[in-house]
Amino acid sequence: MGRPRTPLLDRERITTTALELVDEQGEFSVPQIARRLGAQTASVYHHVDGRDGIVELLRERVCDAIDDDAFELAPWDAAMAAWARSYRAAFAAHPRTIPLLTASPVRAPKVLQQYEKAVARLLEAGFPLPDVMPVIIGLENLVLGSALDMAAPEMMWELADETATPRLARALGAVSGSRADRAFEMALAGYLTHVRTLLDTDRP
Amino acid sequence: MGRPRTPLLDRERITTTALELVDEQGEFSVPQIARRLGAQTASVYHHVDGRDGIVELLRERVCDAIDDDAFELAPWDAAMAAWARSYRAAFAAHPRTIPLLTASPVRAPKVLQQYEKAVARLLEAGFPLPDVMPVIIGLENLVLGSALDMAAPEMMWELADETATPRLARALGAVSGSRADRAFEMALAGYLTHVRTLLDTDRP
DNA sequence: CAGGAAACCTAAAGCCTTTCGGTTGGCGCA
DNA sequence: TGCGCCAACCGAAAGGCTTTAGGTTTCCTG
Repeated sequence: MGRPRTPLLDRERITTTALELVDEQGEFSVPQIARRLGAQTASVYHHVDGRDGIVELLRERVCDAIDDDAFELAPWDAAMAAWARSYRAAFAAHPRTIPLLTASPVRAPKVLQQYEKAVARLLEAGFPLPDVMPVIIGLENLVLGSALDMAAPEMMWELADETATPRLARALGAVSGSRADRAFEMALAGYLTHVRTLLDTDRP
Repeated sequence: MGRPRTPLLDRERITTTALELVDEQGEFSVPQIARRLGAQTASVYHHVDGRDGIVELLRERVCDAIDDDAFELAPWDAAMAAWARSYRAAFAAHPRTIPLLTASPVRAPKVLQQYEKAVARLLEAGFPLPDVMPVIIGLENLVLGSALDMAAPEMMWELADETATPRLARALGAVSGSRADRAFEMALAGYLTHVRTLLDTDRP
């Protein structure tokens, strides 16, 4: 015991292991992380601000995959669409983190920075200040709702009893390609079209 | 000790107490429920299939508030809008249940029945079979995404450091009324408009 | 080379979930 | 009436989780 020659733990490895666990089982615990890294439970607390701190690290890790260069695109609606797709893809890669991350508030500076950029882009496009947040939140709703749907796609729709819901069973069978992708693209197109008209009526 | 003259526990009271706890603190535990009902922890397990069983009871309780008479409305898009609003309102009444319920798949027959009705309504309206599920799923994405946003509305956006995100802070301050409601109505309107045009191009 | 910080450990408190085997009250049935 | 059984509750305990406190070893700095 005592300090080892080469460190066993750091925030990076702890985050990676927690993400692995969540991907596998939908949850994680500090002792599980310690076991996988060959350390004792208490040692983990030396690197991390408690269990909630690990959740925050997970949020940062997942959100790092969001490409915020999308905001540079023109016009504004292409920028928002690209951001939404990238946002959705980042969560689609680790869908089981979603229930975890939605249970606690967002403090990650990188995520807040992205909203800051989105606000700037919409103001620049001419949206009135009071409309900006609803537009962004509506888009975020789409993204997270869709990501949530991807979190448990098979189980979510596993019909125990097809005879009780025959039309639902047929409709599910008739979808070509990814249900989730088609639904998302449809909703995204509809939303942006609507938001576009909203802008046009504000500044004709 | 022994069997009491009048029962202390039943599924109804356990569900109600669990819902109270989730509304208050965002989570519940079996010992907490037992304490509030004046019983011992072990006694609760006599009525309920473990902690997960209580979560399933919560799902049923919350989903009972969804009004599926909405599907009787005409035209079809009014029906879908009414359903979506009712669906969302049911979760808005107990937003803190959402992280709990999204962590496990939907098996509740009542919910599946509603999807069956939605499929029937859209087929009747003339949608081609392969389009039906994407339309419904897109709507569901909106509802759940919005409900998710309501789960931690204030805390979700508590900015530790306003100077780092000045525009975001201003935009948040400028919203009148409920951010979540406005975003949802905006997205719903946009979505249904888009879906409507999709139907028109299919059967002109 | 001395001292402190960094990284790990053991131990323990206090919570949680779940199960097992008791104990008692009410009810049906002879 | 009395017998037996089931329903509802209790006590105890196993095992996991989160978190903190204090000890031990290694490394780096001055």
